[in-house]
Amino acid sequence: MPKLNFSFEIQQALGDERFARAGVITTPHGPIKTPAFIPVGTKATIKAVTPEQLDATGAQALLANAYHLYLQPGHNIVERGGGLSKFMNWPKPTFTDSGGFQVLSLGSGYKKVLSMDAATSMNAPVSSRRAFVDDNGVNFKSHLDGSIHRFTPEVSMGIQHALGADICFAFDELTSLAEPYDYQVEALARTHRWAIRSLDEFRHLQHQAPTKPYQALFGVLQGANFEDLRRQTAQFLGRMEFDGYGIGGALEKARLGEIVRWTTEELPAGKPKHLLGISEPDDIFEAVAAGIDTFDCVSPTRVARNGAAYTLDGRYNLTAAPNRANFAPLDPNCACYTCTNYTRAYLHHLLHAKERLAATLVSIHNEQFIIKLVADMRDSIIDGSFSEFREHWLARYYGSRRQPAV
RNA sequence: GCCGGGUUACUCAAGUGGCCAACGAGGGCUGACUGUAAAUCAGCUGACAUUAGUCUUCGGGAGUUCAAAUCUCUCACCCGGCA
Repeated sequence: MPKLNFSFEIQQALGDERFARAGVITTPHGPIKTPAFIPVGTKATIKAVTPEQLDATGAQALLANAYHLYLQPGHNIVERGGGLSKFMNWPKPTFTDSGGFQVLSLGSGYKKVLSMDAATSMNAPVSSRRAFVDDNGVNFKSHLDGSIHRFTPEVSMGIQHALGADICFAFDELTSLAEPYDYQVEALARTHRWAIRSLDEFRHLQHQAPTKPYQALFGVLQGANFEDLRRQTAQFLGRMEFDGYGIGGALEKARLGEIVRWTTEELPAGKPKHLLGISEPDDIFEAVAAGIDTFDCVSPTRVARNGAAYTLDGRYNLTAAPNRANFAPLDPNCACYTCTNYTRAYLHHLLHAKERLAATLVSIHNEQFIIKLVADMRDSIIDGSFSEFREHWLARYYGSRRQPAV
């Protein structure tokens, strides 16, 4: 199958081109200049933000979720609507996640994935679990109506093929950091078998539908915080004909850069690497330095809906009283629609009045803030100033607050 | 004028002798949020101290009692019904 409209080109790297590089991913729906932040629109919408508004933030692509769209409205509806991009009126590139994240989020019930540690995490009661893993796939209990559904690699590929995103992810098992090493080994072996099946099924589906635009498939790396597992899975999946790779999200924050680097050292340099579910500035700097090209995360919109905003001086809650009569923009340095037209006092008012426009305006700002941050990292890689940019940026952002993880 | 009901912290609203500084909700304050079961969640919300504790509160005043938001008397105001 010719990869008609999919390619990845590294334009500039700081040094070793496995790490800190600027490039371009080309997809049937257009290019993505990397490093890039990819906003998440789980259910084929960036919550509270129209595609036009999202476009104005500089977003180059978005990521939706196979699990959610399968349940509602059904991937067949999206397909009949012309595919994800047309269905939701977003003409630019799209990604879909495989549903692998739900193995953890609906299964073990862990609230925290990234920063969790074994001492503070608790197993959810078995009765509340909604996902159950076996070697062949996962049974999900729908969070909408409790009905039982089964995902296998083949099912996930079928859904993602129907959704028609430009970049899809292999079906994986995201494990909790609280699981012991033995379980991580077992789950990783399962993820490997699922990776083979995902790739086989995806290529099979593409041969069956030769007129469909080429869809890229990224393999997903797990392995928790274990160097041997991370390197092993990078070597294993790196030998396969995936178009790119996703680094799975169960990472200890303090060691994020180190863990990512284990994988990027082993993976083929010339393929794009996506870090799943990460968007805190310090984490993004770490990951870009370690060779990550794209990121997705719900944080900018979720945090916005809950009343917090990113600024160059740190993230803070807009609902806080000092904003009540502050008629300055949210971030005077920001060129987004919200910051050029609205004051903190107005946003504070909307949030306290529980007006939905608050979610829209703050989401627009937060998305643009993170998108621009990553775009600026790209520029700094190209002109060679990445390290200085990183140091100065983080010093200001975390200046009077907590120190970023090293 | 008579009879009945009512007056609790910013608001609504539980509580009818001790377990009440007083349930709950809202509001307020603060924080969290990383492949979205999230327009969600957590803590605080009389004062001072904040480990312990001390002090002042349940329309006003006066009583009964070891002990009152809770019982009695009285005053004020509100809502019904009858004149």
